[in-house]
Amino acid sequence: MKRIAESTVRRLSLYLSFLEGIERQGLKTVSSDELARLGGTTSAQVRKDLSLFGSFGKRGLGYSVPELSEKLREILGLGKQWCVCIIGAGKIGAALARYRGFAERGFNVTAVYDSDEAKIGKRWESLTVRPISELEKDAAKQDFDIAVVATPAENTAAVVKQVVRAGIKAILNFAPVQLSVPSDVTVRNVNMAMELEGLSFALSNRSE
Amino acid sequence: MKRIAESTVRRLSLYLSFLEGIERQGLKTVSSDELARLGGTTSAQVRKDLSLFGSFGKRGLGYSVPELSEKLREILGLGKQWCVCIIGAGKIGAALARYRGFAERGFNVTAVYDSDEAKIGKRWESLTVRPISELEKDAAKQDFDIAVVATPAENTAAVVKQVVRAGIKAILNFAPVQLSVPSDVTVRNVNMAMELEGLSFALSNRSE
DNA sequence: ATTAGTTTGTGAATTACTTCACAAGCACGG
DNA sequence: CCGTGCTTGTGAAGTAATTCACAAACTAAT
Repeated sequence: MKRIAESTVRRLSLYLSFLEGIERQGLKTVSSDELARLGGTTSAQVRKDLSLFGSFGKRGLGYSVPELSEKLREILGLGKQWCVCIIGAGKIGAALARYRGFAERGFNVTAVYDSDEAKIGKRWESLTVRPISELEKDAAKQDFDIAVVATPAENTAAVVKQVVRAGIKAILNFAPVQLSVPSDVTVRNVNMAMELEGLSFALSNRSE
Repeated sequence: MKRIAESTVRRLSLYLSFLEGIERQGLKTVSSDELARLGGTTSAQVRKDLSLFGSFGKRGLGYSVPELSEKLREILGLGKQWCVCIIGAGKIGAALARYRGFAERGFNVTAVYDSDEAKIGKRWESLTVRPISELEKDAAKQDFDIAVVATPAENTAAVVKQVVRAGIKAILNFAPVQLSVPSDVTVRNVNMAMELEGLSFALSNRSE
């Protein structure tokens, strides 16, 4: 199969969230034009994105909402439950562990790790913070699909090395550093400073 | 000036964070090749990004670390202090309000708003949660540069309307909905679900 | 001074992404 | 069952982003 651009995957994810809203409104079909309007793109873009995976629409009518939702879930791999561990029991880690949105979409946080003695053993909802040194051993028993890394910048490289050694192939990185990982490990970065600086840039360079 | 792509701005922000690390190590100059290695890109990309704004390097030598840092801060608009308000006093809002990284980079959170009666009046560090209905009035006294929107999906459209009416021109949006705003308002979206789904897609489609 | 060794800055080439534009397919009404 | 009105799916065209490749400029050493 052809390589799919990250921007395409982002849009698919967006379309799915729109479809869920449309489904709640009780509508049965939707056109590429309507999805484009919601997503701030063009109908051709929507059709091209979808056509990379098959022909899901009916000409003259549009797309069946439940059918397209189902297809998108399948494409995005949301059919199964994913097992997620959080590394770093700081502010961000805590907020993420409590975030309900994860489980709703099949991302189950089943463990939290930290290297700080003071945090190990603390309970968060149903989870207990465990020492990062146990990660590799735990991963042998319970396959983690995704690691959420929310550690201070200076510890992150070491932590990621352990995550990779534990065989985890997907990382959501909140630390403000660029990770270096083998090519079979996928990384997505969420970097607040970068987003704010993007806004700062926009504000500083308007109307020039 | 030529339009600058969002991807370019992201990279500039990344280069700056690398330069700060390099400066702490005491190095005086850096090559485009080194920056590229850190950022997972190519040296040509680094040079092209910088060349959009001027000629900052010395051939045969590279870039002066403090000089390039300063230029990047200037380009990104980090010379001044930005005034930020957080809208939505939930889990994410709370984590953001407490996040030290903001102030360090000149983004000062000076107010928190919510529409929930139960949350209004609560104190967070030095801030008190205020009713969203006061936002427009407050904005007249104290210009907010950036609004961080961290509200539940269903309230977000209404909240954003008030943000726009208060004259705020930059929004960092954590709500899982697409905002519709006038073209002079810049929006950056941070959407956890979308990032996780990107990882889910990658895990589901490896080696095909 | 001259040479050897680097590294920048940038047109040209390439690759990737988006939009255009239209034939083909389907629903519905008469 | 034929025409009208929509909407999809997709090559072709167009636009944007990235990489190539090399002259120009600088350092340091002899």
